[in-house]
Amino acid sequence: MPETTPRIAELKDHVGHTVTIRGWVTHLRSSGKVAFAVVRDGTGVMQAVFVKSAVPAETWERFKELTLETSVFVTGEAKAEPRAPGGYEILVTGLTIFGPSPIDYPIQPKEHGVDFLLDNRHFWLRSPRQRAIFAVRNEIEQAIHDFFYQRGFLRVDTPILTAAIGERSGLFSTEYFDEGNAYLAQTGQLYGEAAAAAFGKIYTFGPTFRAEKSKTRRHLTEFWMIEPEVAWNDSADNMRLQEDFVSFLVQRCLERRAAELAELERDTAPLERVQPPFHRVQYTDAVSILQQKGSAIVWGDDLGAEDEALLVADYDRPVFVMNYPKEAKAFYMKENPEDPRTVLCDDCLAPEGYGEIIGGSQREDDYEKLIHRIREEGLPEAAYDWYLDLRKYGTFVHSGFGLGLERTVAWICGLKHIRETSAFPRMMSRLRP
RNA sequence: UCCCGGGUAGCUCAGCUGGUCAGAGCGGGUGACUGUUAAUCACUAGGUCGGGGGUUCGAGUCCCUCCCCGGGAGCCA
Repeated sequence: MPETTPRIAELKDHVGHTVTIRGWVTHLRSSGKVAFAVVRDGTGVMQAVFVKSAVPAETWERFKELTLETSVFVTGEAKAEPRAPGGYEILVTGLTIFGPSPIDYPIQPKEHGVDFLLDNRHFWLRSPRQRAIFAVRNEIEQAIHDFFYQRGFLRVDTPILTAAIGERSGLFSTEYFDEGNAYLAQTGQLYGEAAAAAFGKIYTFGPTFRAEKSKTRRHLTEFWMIEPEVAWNDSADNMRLQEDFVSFLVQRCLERRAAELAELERDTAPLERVQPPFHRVQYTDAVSILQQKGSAIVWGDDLGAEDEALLVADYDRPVFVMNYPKEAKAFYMKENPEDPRTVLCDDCLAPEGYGEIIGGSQREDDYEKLIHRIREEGLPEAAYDWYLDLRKYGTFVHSGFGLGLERTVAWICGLKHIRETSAFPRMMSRLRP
């Protein structure tokens, strides 16, 4: 029988055969004449069993050199064993230490504080919980591409270095040759609109940056956003696309990542209910509802975090809040013909207190109204010349939205804080590792 | 930026109205143990109590100040 080097998840196909597993030691136990090392390789864990009377003296001695996170090659016969973590173990005949790990490896199999874990994020990623989160994140990313590919969208990658354009909130800037300052993109949307006029249905998927001094469980300074933009979709079409999209992502995780959601102890019942149609509430009605519930909100205010929670509490699936006052929203949103105080937009609020995961709108397609809004906001008109051209040369009805990837991952995984959804999260006071 | 909470051993924390209050568990070291599951048991090493200043006979403990972290608000995805 030839020796093989399966990954741990494949061990079930090698029972009774001699294999070599390559991985990292996560747990060590010994009791005189039998010793155990649990080994992880990213696909799972398995137990290496050392029996003093059955291994060469040299191998028995080498076991004592093992420490947490030593990288090893362990060779022996694979067998199914219900007592073993992962369900399989190897009766060791050979042990090679590839990379020793000093005894002060910081992460122990016990509770740690968040600050300490984030300082050691490069090691924290090795834990089973983190692996589960990133498997779900990966599933969502793949599902995003599948969803849009199936519907004939083109993915367009928009620039990260931009001149000042986009949202109002904080910008990261850097010197850019003789062109003055460049800013890290806060959104790809405006470029997405140009692409939609060229290709019809497009989406962007990339990192975005916000220099907001936010210290909450829902904010990162660097996050990934999915932004579809569709020619000839009005605001109602836009919301239908959103509910189909969000439901697709959730159902896909339920189908293919049940094991990881179980590892995360996620109650999947609320996720099962995420099916179209989502509830729709006009902003103006939402204000009345909230006032009846005792909120101090007045017409014109944006919904606060408490207001969002109050509103969502009545529903068992995501909620659209539609058509906000113009002043509360960005300049590019289309004026609502039925109530010009408002714009044709929607926020999609996730259930269970996860808050806004999508902001979407129909875009202003009238040249005069758009330039009026740009002036009203005091934005640098010259920077928007090409954007205005989209209305000047063959303007078109179009709409789109932005879905925050990390917020979506946090919601689907049931995480308390968004920081765990990013391998190396960037926050106000965290730039390393 | 504002409002709360916190900073004591490598890690997680306990230390009451100021007076053996320098403590525990885990981790480390040494030893025991032939099926462990964050193994167990015995012994053991390990600390400018976030920094600075003040009150006091005496300060982890009270006061001032600065720094750092967490939670929330605002802003947003």
